[in-house]
Amino acid sequence: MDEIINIAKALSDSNRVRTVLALSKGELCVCRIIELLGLAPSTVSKHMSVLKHVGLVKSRKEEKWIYYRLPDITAQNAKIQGALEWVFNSISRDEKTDEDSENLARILTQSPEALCKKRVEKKAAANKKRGT
Amino acid sequence: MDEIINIAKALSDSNRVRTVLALSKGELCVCRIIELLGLAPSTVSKHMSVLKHVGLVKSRKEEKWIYYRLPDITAQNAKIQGALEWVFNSISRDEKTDEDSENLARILTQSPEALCKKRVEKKAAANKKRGT
DNA sequence: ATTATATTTCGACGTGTGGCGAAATGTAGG
DNA sequence: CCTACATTTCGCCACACGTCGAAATATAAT
Repeated sequence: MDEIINIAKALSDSNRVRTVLALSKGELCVCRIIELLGLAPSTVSKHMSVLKHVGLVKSRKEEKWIYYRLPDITAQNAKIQGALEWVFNSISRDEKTDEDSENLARILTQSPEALCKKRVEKKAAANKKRGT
Repeated sequence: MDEIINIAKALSDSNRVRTVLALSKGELCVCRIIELLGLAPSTVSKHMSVLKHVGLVKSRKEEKWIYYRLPDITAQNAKIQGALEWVFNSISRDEKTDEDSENLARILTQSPEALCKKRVEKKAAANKKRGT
């Protein structure tokens, strides 16, 4: 009973659902998720931590980057699979999902290096402006 | 997208899930739900309001009492049906669900009148004791 | 070794949510 | 009409949660 409630809790935030939806098309480096959601890295990290704790995503580390993906189908994670199926079957396309799809396509054309660099520069520019 | 998130939000509270589970066995008067959950009437009312707003339950008024039930299956509420199926298929029996089943059986042997009366008396006794 | 960079953890802040009691609302019976 | 009673609404409190920036951690490069 607690497990299903924790899964529901994890799925009751739009940024996390958007992430799960994005991951349904393949694994993603954190910096791509940051770019997709437009949130602070620390915020995205916390969201991923929530998703990972309930088992809705898995992660793998490769060099400097950490990649998140949906879990493989096994006999052990039937509840997770059921939840993901529910989401994918129930979600209806709307402006937000369409926009995410487009953005994701654009983001996938850029390398993680380029994305991270761009983000740091943007942040630096914003800080400079703020200091004026 | 918002709809599914609101449904997930509604299902991310154990008292609401317990209520949905109880309603899967038939409609219930509010006073029975109050007795099952062991919460204040105002709290239960708020929970039912949340469930009703997203369409997970319907209500009907008969004389003094209000009865809640799960919605009928129609073409319009596919998302709701999907969510309910997910819950019923994914939930696993544990101490809490077993206890609820037993309590519900016991509660159903008593009339709404008796239940409400008992609750009022209990509350009065508690207040008296507190005043000592 | 030191620096740069990707991600996470920590600490703080505002907002949302579950809980209660008291008051309001609606309905049945004297 | 007035009282009794079932339920809801309102106001409040404690606490959980999403968000950020800063500091910590881990890995690659110089």
